[in-house]
Amino acid sequence: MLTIGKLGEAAGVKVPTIRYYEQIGLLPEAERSSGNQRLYGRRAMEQLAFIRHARDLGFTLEAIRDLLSLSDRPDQSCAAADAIARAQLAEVESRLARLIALKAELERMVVQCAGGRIADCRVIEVLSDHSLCAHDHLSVPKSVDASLALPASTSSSN
Amino acid sequence: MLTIGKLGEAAGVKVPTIRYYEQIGLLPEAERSSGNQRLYGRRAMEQLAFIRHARDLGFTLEAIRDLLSLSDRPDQSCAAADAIARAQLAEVESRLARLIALKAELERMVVQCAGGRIADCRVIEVLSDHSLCAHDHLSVPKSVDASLALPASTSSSN
DNA sequence: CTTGAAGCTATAGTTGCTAGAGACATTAGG
DNA sequence: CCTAATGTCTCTAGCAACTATAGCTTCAAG
Repeated sequence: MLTIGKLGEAAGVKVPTIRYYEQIGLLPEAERSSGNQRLYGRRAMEQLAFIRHARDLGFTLEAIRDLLSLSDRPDQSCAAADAIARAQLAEVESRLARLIALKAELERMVVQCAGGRIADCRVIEVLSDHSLCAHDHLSVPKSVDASLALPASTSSSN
Repeated sequence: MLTIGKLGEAAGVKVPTIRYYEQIGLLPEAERSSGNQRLYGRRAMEQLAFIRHARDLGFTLEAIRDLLSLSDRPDQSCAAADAIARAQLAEVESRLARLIALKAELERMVVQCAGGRIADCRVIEVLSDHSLCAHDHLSVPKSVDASLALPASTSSSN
């Protein structure tokens, strides 16, 4: 039986994050020691590693919740898990496409900045005048839009 | 003079977002009509477009605040603006590298999912067992870590 | 003149944590 | 056995960058 600190160390998740996962019901309530401290066994360890790994891949906590409940029913079809993973892949691809466009534009801005005065600065200029910029709106369909952020991937280590 | 709704429409920014920008001091306080409604002129329009565009490129509000104050002093060197843009480019590049790795792994997961039972599901399996996965930790140095999210880019339209 | 859209303020919610305060538990050293 | 240093507990508040809600006032059209 591990204390929360050891578990966090082992799984590469910070202690408050583990408590947070329990609080939102992503992890089951832990057993407690006589002194009211959380104790974890092998099962909790595996589940936390699963969560950590899925977060690393950019899955939302909601998606992970779904995946966990799926993995509790090993006899069902894995179509649902597949769908979740495919959706995640689609999101990543869309973020990727957008980031590539951003990179191109930032590079243009930076390269063209001759190091002169602000008044001539290409960076400020491009930001000020949309028509100077390559992509004509960068507009992303509304449905995809909320998905542009990658959930920050929990800086490894406890 | 435009009302807030027209301004938002013109700049592609939602009305509450404009008020939010004013609240946090990113936009100056707007003039008011006799009936206490905000009125905007050409200057505000340009500034909002600048902000919108910079947000599209993934700059944080803090970075934008800096860029705006720079653009108010056109005689200064543009080295600072250049530095901000370069930092942003570096961030985008790091997110990009990571997303590419994620995409590869998700593709592997999805392709290998044969559509059978959960018990054999490659998706669940890979998530459960870190050793099955290609990247050996995906660990990002702490300093870069907070920067993985792209700030969601304000879904165009008002 | 009335109705409906658009505006106002203020507050709370979102996601996925992270940080702090103040109190109790456990463990290592002397 | 005592003490000091950690570790853990709960609870609350904070971060970015908005978004949504409630309950009100103002405005433009018919």
